[in-house]
Amino acid sequence: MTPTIKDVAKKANVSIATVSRILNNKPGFTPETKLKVLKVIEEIGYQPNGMARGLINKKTQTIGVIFPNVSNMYSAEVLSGIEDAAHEDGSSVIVCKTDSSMERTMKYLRVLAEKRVDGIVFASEMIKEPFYKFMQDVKIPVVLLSSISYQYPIPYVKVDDRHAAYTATIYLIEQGHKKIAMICGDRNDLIAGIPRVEGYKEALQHSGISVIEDYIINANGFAYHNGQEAMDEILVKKLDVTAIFASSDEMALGVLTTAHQKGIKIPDDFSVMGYDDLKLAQMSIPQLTTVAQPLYNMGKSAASMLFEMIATGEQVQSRIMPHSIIKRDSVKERL
Amino acid sequence: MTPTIKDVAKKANVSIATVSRILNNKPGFTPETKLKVLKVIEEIGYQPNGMARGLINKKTQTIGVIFPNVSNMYSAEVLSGIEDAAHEDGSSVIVCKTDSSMERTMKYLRVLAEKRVDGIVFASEMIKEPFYKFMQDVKIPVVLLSSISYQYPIPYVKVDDRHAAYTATIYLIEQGHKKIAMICGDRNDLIAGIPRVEGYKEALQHSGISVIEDYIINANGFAYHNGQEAMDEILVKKLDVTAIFASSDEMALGVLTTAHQKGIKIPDDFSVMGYDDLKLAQMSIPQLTTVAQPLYNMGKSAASMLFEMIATGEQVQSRIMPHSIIKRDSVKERL
DNA sequence: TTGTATGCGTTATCAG
DNA sequence: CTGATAACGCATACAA
Repeated sequence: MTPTIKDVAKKANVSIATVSRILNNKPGFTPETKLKVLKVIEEIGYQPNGMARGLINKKTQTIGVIFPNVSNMYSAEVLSGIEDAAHEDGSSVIVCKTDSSMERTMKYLRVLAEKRVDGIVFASEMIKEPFYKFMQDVKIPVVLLSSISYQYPIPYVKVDDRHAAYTATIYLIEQGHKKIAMICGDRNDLIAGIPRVEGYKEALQHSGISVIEDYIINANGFAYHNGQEAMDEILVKKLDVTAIFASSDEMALGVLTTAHQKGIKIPDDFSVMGYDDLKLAQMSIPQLTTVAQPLYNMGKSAASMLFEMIATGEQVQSRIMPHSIIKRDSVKERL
Repeated sequence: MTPTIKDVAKKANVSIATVSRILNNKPGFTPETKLKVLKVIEEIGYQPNGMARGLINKKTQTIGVIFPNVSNMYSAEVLSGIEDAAHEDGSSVIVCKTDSSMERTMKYLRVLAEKRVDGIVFASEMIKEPFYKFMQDVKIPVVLLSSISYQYPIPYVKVDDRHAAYTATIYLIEQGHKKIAMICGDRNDLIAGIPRVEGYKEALQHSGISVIEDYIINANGFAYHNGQEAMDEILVKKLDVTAIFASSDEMALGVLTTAHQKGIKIPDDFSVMGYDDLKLAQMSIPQLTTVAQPLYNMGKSAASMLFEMIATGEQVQSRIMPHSIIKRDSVKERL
């Protein structure tokens, strides 16, 4: 069917060894034979077989990336960075979407192991014991993205969520706000949930503002509708706040929409602040003031770190990526 | 290193053939030996080697998907569908982002060929001759997604852009609009550009409204800022229109924002209509009336078609996916 | 510089 | 039911 190295060898009147050398630029052939072989390759349209190659080299030039979800801008942006890094490294990336299901995650881990990927980027999800155990077992290098493990020594790349939330809250306070609600995406989320709430609380305390637990709204996720619901709650509870800090841009947009529907003006009646700085943060009306995560770079870094681990066989250092406040129009100074 | 089938065989006191049979459920072993072998597999944590397998089976259980871009909601949604279909089929998907570069596309095609993917989903981009020639050469099944080739017989899945644009325009007309501007993403785009403009024109003509070329704004892409710029143009040119049909939701959002900045009310001063029905179409203020493409299903269909081609070895029939008008709040009836 | 032979980890074809 | 053994396509140590 598809021509093999043998076909090339035969047609070029050389041995497969020679062809192989030429293909891999290993010393041991004259320019003439090279030319001759290359010509044959061109003629018969030979494509090396990656599997056969990988079988020997024990390298697939492929990494896997595991996401809970791929149909949101967050993952899309991160994936873009990963893809670019992989491209630079001459590798491909297999995307796996788990829907946050343990079974599906384990299944993918197994698949990636069978496919002998060189490494795995594990994104936006806590690493459970069976996952770690398995990856440990099959000895596949892993780096965590927007996640962290307190129990296992896995390198990660993420922003300091606590500090980012702290900064955001301080910004709000600097703008004159004292009564600030926080919409936390998931109270049980050890990464994107709790630390952000802590940062928020800390900022208040450091500013001499007492924390009011009622001001902390627990949404059940980070999505748009969660933001809408949270805003509803703020409204029915008639929370006496002047600013709302949502721990995702999507939720912040939900707040914007619900506010608008109720005839509430942002930022006049409430200031609102998001988290992530997705592209849609600039597309909203008003444009969203938010704390930015360098999503693309986080993806790129994670992949680069992975490639370094693969190349050196050693652990790499985790990276805390810089966050920053993007000032736009959804926060108004309160005098 | 990682245990092989040999290790299993040795430790279980059977031949590798037997292990292989058990692994693949081929007849020829007793329940006892099966139990014994399975136990050993469990113990030593054996994982079959996909490459060795693929080398023989000539199947990788992997498909490639080629996108010009992965960091937008459009691709993200489509990818999600592809991933689900692949998962159902027991396959993995390698994502390739081309940045619309011919070189990068060709490079990826070569990579996918080397990796011996079972098939390729080629998305959102015209298929150039060298691409087709190459894929023809290496005999990899392909299906086009949101694209179509007039020169080559490649199955595709897409909506009928012309008809969708027609429907959208008719809807606007039904709402009483007679002066309708169209923002076309790219006048040279044979797929998402020209057909949509044609559909728009046709709708006008069928309704006895004459086409005014000035009303057709040529943006240089389908992105948010292109929409902003187009709206600027509409404004400076003082186009006498009551409705604006943008050929992407992102662009529509751009016109929303620009309008808002200039103090123009949507839908009171202008009605605006989008295209795609991305998630963000519901997140805007006002929520966007738009013509929906079933993105997720398109991805899923494309992948399913691909798997069918792979399984049967035959061509499959192209699929025109249904579009629909999603009525929300950015279009107002004009009496 | 070049060719031969072995092995990578499987599956499949034979015998037994 | 089970076990050698030959492929699969390639890289590489070893010879020539």
